[in-house]
Amino acid sequence: MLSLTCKTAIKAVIYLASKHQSGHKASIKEIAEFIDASEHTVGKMLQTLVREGVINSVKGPNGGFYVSGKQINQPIISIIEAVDGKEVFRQCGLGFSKCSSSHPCPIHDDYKVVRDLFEKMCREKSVNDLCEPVNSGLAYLFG
Amino acid sequence: MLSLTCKTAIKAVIYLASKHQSGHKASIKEIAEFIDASEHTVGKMLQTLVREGVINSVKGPNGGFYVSGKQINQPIISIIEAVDGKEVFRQCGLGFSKCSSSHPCPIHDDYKVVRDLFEKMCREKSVNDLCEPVNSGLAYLFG
DNA sequence: AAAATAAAAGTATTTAAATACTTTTATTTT
DNA sequence: AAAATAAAAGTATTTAAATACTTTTATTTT
Repeated sequence: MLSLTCKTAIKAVIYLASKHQSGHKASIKEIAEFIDASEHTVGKMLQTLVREGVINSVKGPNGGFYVSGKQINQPIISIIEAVDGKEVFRQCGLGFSKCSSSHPCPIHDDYKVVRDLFEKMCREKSVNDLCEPVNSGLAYLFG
Repeated sequence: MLSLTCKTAIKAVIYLASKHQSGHKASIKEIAEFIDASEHTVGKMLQTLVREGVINSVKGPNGGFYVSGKQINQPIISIIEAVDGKEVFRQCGLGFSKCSSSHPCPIHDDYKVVRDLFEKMCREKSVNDLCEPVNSGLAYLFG
């Protein structure tokens, strides 16, 4: 459902959230290394997130990326919408470009339940919700 | 979650199921046209399905593809496993190559619910279950 | 037996996502 | 002011999935 870039974005933002308390700004290289992703992908993707207001950045020496107190409480759906767009949660399970209740694919009703459950989770989980288990060693950002 | 080839496979098998009663064998071209997909993709994919025993084929004049009475009652998960493999239902929501309850990603538990719901649907819905609404004009194979 | 038809198999190309690389711009440090 | 650092932006290449093309094999019809 989510592109690889989007999954990388979620991990990166959670990483930044884990540094929020310390006030530390993380570089592209540092983030990429920690989440085991390509620097180039991470760099390009972080720019998109900054542009969409999901995270912040500072150029120059001691520059880097960080999240504000408000941003740490945003739901992860804002990351998803910034990278993959809003249509992620309206995609047809069988690849139709137009699938609706008036012209449905054969699994439309069943798939809608799955998709809506996923969307609900993405709306309800904040960056901080996912960051806490990482900070306490119960979840990881690589594997 | 499913590759485009896999979604095409599901539509193609449902199409063949819709022809089951008439005993009609469908050609690659006919199937591709009806589900609005590339002949080449459909041709290659149908071979895989035949090889995996999901559908049957006959070469030569009056040849084509068809499903047996037994195959029409198989769950669509057999199509999915033939094309995308069994690991479709074990993929990590954040792209980890190894994500488990002992080394989970931050959304592991929540995503597992979504993934398991999707798998459950794929195990319970048979080809025939999805074919019936298509035959009665309540669902479509293109759009 | 030969011709026609159509799947099966093999090989090649395109496409879009992911990744790579270079230059510009902004900021801090000296 | 100059140098160093690092993000921002622009451009290019690679990769894997999807699609395209050709040849072989199997089957039916004549």
